[in-house]
Amino acid sequence: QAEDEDGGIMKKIFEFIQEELENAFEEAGYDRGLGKVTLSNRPDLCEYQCNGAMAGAKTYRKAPIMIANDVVAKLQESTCIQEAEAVAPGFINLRLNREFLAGYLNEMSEDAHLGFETAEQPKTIIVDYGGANVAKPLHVGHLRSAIIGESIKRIGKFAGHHVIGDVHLGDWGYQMGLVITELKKRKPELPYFDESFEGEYPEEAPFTIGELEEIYPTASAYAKEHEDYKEEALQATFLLQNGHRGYRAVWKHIMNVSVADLKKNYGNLNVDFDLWKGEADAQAYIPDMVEYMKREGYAHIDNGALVVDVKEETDTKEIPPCMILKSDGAALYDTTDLATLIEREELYKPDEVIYVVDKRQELHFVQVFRCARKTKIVNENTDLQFVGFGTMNGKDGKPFKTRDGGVMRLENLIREINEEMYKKITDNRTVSEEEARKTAQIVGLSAIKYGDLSNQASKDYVFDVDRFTSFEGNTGPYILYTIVRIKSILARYAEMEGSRTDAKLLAACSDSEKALMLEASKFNSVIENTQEELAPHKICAYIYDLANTFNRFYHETKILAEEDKERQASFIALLTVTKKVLETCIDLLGFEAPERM
RNA sequence: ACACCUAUAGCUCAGGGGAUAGAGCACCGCCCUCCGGAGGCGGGUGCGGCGGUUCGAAUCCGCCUAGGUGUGCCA
Repeated sequence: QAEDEDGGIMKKIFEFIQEELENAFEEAGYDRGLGKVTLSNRPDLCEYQCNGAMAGAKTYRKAPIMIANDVVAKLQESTCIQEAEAVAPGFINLRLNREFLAGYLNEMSEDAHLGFETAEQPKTIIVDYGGANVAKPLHVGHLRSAIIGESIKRIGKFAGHHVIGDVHLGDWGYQMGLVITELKKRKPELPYFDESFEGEYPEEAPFTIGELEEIYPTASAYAKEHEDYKEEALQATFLLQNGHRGYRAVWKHIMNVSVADLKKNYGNLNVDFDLWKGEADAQAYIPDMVEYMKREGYAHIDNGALVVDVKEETDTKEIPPCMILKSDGAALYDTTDLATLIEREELYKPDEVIYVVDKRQELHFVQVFRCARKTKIVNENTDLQFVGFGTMNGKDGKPFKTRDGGVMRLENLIREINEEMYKKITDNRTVSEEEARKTAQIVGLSAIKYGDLSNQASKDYVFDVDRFTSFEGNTGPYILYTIVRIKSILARYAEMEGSRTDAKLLAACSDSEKALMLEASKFNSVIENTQEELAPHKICAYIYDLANTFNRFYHETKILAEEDKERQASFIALLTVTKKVLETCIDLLGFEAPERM
């Protein structure tokens, strides 16, 4: 019933209703376009609603209520609508047929994507996480891009696309020159700094990650005070970029040591990348690109720098040109991002590139996108998306810092959250040390990720450890708790009745049961909406509602004590599909539920 | 100076043309203590200001106020 003739494709539940409404409008002599159905904003009155009668009043020169009455009259024999009511001034209030709803849920349960229709023509999508810097520890500033990017990646994959996540490291700039210079100052005897050295460089890195993380800030601070040191670092950067053999070898060491550490840290966040590319990879494409831009007349010299104009008539402000080369001939981040697009075009031919970066970089990406299109580096069908995120603030509303005002390292933040979770878990029940630690890690991650993702990405948000780790309210742990509770009931049922997979939802149901069915049935439309808008917070809002609806149902329904076995099986089927929806959703957000907590 | 973003309950956030603007936290009361009470039910307060468009505006438009961010040789 819920299947198209092509088979397997499930319509969204509101589409069934909308189709009936459109037909009813048409049969009653009105434009079928008026039959648009939306979720009810008055759940006490109805489940879905249609406001088309009011919208059409002017066109038909008729009171909206009369139109609504005409339409309702045509809805009497409907398979999916149980009750349609015209209400002043012209709302059409709709309630779903229980049999239809139960049938829909049954089909949904059997579908691998829970009724979500995957893309007919999968796209190749690159997600660019906008560059953690090599040689610097990950700090809270990298958290959002990792979390949001990972979720967007998973959503894209779920939707059937070919998604490639690229960490896109900042591995080619001045910070490398600084590290090299500082290292040379400390250990001048190393062969990398011996210009006459021609042998094999050691395989072992001349520093540990701990040392590396200390070297960079030290060098950076020192360079600010000492002009000659800074000059040396700039020179080292230049030499590195121009193939200095010893510096290249040091660079490789920096990369290896850093990347290993980054992988570990990102791994702790359940974040992984398909590509560990960086700015360095794009360098090879720069000379040809520059040549091309000059040859085709896109670029011109302005104040000594090579630039491409990207102004447009409709601009309300001056958009500076995209700078390709500085007046000293060096490349900039505009250059690198453009060259990276060329590289991607060559290697992956993406249909879409999504940049998940701090919203303060928006202007830069406007310039890059315009320049890329103007110079035809990407074709006009390539979708370049900027997902800018806001700042993570502390409780004081200012950018998140440690107690002494320093930058909070990601590791420490995670440790702090896990510690907090561990306390809560061990306070509440006796579990083994090992299990408590493991659970704390799983639940802690949900606290961090949900705390971030439940806010609109583009806005700043307040990171509040106490609130995020709470088991009450709109939090990750609360969602996990609900899932764990369902798992527990299902496990007990399996013990009692044996596991049965043929359980079906019945049409006869209580109000809270119907409410839960209704909520679960929205899954596909929520995911579609989330994917279109690249807005994971919509999934959070949805599962929070779903968890609440479940808890209401749970509270007034004795599941394991139910004597009518068919009815009990129906409960179990409903719990099973609810669990599946919740688990699928948190997977799309990038975390998972433990068995117990 | 210019441009962009933001402004919703005491606090943290949803809602982006429709009915009575929702959650959570905090505060108060009640229920249950049964499949996990880390629950359920109820209670008070709010769309920064002024205009406009519309049958209807928290939502769209204009102006104002406040905060944040950005504005070619850092990334």
